[in-house]
Amino acid sequence: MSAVTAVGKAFSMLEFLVATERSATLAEATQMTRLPKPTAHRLLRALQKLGYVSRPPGTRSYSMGPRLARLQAGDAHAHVKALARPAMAKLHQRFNETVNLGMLSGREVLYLEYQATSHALRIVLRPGDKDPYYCTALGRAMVSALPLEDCERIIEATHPKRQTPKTLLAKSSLRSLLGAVRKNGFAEEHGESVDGISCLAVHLGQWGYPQYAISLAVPTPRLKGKIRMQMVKALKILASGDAAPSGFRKLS
Amino acid sequence: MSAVTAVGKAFSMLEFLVATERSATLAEATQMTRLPKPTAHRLLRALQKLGYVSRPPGTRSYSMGPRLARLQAGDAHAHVKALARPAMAKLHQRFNETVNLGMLSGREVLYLEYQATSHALRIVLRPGDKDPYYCTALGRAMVSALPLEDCERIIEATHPKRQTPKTLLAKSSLRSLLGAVRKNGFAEEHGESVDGISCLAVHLGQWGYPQYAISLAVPTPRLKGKIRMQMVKALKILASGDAAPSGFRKLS
DNA sequence: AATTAAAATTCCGTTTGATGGAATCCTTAA
DNA sequence: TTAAGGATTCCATCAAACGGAATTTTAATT
Repeated sequence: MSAVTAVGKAFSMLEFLVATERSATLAEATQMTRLPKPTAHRLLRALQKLGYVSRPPGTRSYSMGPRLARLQAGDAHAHVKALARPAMAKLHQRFNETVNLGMLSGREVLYLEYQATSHALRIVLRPGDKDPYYCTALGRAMVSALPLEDCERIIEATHPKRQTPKTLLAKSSLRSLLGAVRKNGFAEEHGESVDGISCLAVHLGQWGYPQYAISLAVPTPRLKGKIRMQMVKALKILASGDAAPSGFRKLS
Repeated sequence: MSAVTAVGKAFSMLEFLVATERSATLAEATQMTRLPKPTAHRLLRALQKLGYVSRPPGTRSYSMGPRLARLQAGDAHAHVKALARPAMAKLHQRFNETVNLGMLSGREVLYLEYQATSHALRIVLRPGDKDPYYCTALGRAMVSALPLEDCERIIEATHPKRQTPKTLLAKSSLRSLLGAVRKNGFAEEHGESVDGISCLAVHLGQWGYPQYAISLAVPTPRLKGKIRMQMVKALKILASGDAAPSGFRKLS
């Protein structure tokens, strides 16, 4: 087996720094990455020399470095992200729930970006994570947007695994479920992917990007009363492209 | 000296993959990174296991992996980039010259993003690269946007180094030069940073981001006749925020 | 189907870089 | 001044990275 453990540690360190707003001290980094102090220190200095971390002048802390920009240059989804960001922000502001942008990658949902609720109880799916399509609202929204024959082919090739007690396992229910999604114009899922979390999602086919979708992820207890229908409505408006264009805002 | 060489190699590999459109074969990666074949191979597999590179199904090639998104999530400048991108694209289309977005980081210009001309003769500054402020149009545009006392403090602390035969070295000329930039509303520079390259730049203070600037980088021979004034005018319009808003476009 | 050349992958003995506990050195606060 | 809590350096140990060479796989050609 290949090892390259230093590389893995370096990336953990980098991801920790990126996830941390502003900068972190060596002690924090040591604690969060669970690396021994000298190891963390050596790693940070090495990354600094490479330009991937920098040290805000004056402080003795570490933060992400400018060279990370080089890794961002090739982001294939930058366009969609930029496009979706204002709409996601709107949803986020209105409901204060976690908003996810995902795409269909093979038969999996790939999470691209999120805006998290400020509630203490929340779900955080990190960009780069993946989930099966069949137990997520995002996945269902995107698969249902595919041409019927593709959709059917995917269903046939699916062998659902139980993720939570509620995960649907029968192909027949999956098939009818996707039909309903197509008819209703939105997808939903209640605790099938993560216990206690419900999701509502719409794909962005109207924007020209059927393989992308946006979802609201809500702890099931908070999704009661009229809220659900309000969310569905907001998502459908968003997907239709009728949301007020929010290009250049007044900036000063 | 700390070593951590494997980490450096891993990043070279990753940067190569990111810079390459689509995917690359092991042979290409080996050649471009100048690593021995087994080393490159081991590295790619390790990065794959970590999720930073992926292998397009069917092919036997490598490309950037989904986990890179995690490193992009914390991009502090994403907002400005997204904002500037349409304006940059416009400039790029009109003049077919390289357009740069940069920010002031201490006393240096940090390049964030670029759109390259299609001409064979071009200058490419990679995101993450840095240059001193005093010999670049970007730097001069941004420094001149600072409050006068800050500006003067920076000038005093500057000890210009000769980058090309044309680099200005006297503080007095630098001071009057920045004054002119402030008066004219744009900065320029001819072969002082890279021999044979001229730049025109404006800061984005009107957009609410005075520490960011956009420049056109043109091989000096191509900057003749009326072109220069047309470019200056286009940049000033852009900076004023009067450029036609280009928010949500029709997306089919 | 057989042949072969090119490319990818694995092998494995060598060596180097990574490791982390302990000691030392700064900083900051009292 | 002193103390306390980080940050940094040391260094003996050892595992991990190294890369030339051998092997296997793939794809093209006859």
